[in-house]
Amino acid sequence: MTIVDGRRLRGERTRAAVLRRASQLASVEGLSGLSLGGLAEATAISKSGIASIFGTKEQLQLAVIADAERTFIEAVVEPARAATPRGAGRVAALLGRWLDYSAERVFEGGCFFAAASLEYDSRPGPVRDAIIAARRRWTEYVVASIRFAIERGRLAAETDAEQLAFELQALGEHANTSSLLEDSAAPYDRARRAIRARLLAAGAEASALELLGPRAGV
Amino acid sequence: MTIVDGRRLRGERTRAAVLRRASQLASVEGLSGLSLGGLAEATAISKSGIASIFGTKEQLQLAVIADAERTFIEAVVEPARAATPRGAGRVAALLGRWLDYSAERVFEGGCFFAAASLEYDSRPGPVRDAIIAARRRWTEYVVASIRFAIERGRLAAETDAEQLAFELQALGEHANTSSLLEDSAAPYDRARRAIRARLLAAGAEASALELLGPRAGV
DNA sequence: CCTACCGATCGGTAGG
DNA sequence: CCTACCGATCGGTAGG
Repeated sequence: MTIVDGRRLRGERTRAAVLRRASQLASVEGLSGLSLGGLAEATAISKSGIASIFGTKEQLQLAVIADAERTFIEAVVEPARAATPRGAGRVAALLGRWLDYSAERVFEGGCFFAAASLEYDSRPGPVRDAIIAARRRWTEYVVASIRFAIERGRLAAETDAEQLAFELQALGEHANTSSLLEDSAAPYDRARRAIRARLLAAGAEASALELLGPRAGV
Repeated sequence: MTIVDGRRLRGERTRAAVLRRASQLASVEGLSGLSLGGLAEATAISKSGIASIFGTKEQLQLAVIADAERTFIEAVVEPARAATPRGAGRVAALLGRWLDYSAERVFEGGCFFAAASLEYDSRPGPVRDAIIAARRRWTEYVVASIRFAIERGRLAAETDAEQLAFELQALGEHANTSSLLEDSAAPYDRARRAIRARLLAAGAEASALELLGPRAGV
């Protein structure tokens, strides 16, 4: 039943282009700051054109979250997977890529999910639920990577995988916030240094930490 | 030239009451989500009444930020100062009070400044500047407390005070986010455990960590 | 995808 | 502090 014609193809391309602009806009102005009119102006499509593609504003927000997750996976998860086999090195690569994703401003306003999380943490509804689900997928992936490294003896057997993931993610997200507010790359060095120390304390070998990124001076 | 009459007094009480509601609303709906009309409804004061008290929306936002900082200092800094003299114990008390301030939902939507920081990190202007300034005052206070502990030999001489403050604050803020999104108090236990380990690694004595709060199980 | 339009709400002001 | 009002923008729909 697949319809393959010009209209359908054009429609999907338009939708993808609008979503790309929308996720960038949302990372700066917030997901609730998105407006059909504002997005129309940013894409040179009429406001009702936007509405006809996505339906309601909430459906637009949900589409933007799904699109942002695709962008995140492409920028962080896939490169880390491609760069190194599972183990302590994969954990380091995931965090290293996360820091680069934030530092490179893949989203103009910094990590999309950090912003969206704080924006919707107290506003119940489908938007909050979608943000939570995306966060959990990322956290679970990091936890699973840590667990695998423990099983293979690349991290100490007594390591609490969820605790370690919590601490590593805390450092990354705080680097994101501090960098944006202080307009500085120094927080990424701080985060890298702390993550390195934490993984070494958890029994990782120094050679496994290469993909975390450059060691800060001192 | 101080005018002390009924009008002035009533005006200040009204202003204080409106700000209290406004900072609560802003912690949930965001600082940009504040509206003169919405705040009017929440306070049973007319919209133009709100406008006459604060002038513009931006001036309202700046007043809310200043009020939120007063609330923060009252909830976190003053109790920590009152509870323990300067030193490693003060550092532990500051972080312990910060976690309690977040966990107790002093602001309905969790830490006001965590939310406001991510909301305005990419939107230049006076609001962003005010948030940055408030954050810096807090960070500088924590850094100064750490430095004092180092000078008095309560933390290791080689401790990097700014690095340590960065790591401790990262853990607190991540606990705030995780708790709000997962609707759980468990992240505060994780943060406390990590902060305790980090301060011990920096040379703090276990007895100085009492005011950090209860040790998590295990 | 468009034009044209809806009622509601936005920030803000006049005038008291 | 109020009522009354302004133009602009909001999300959304009718009809094509």
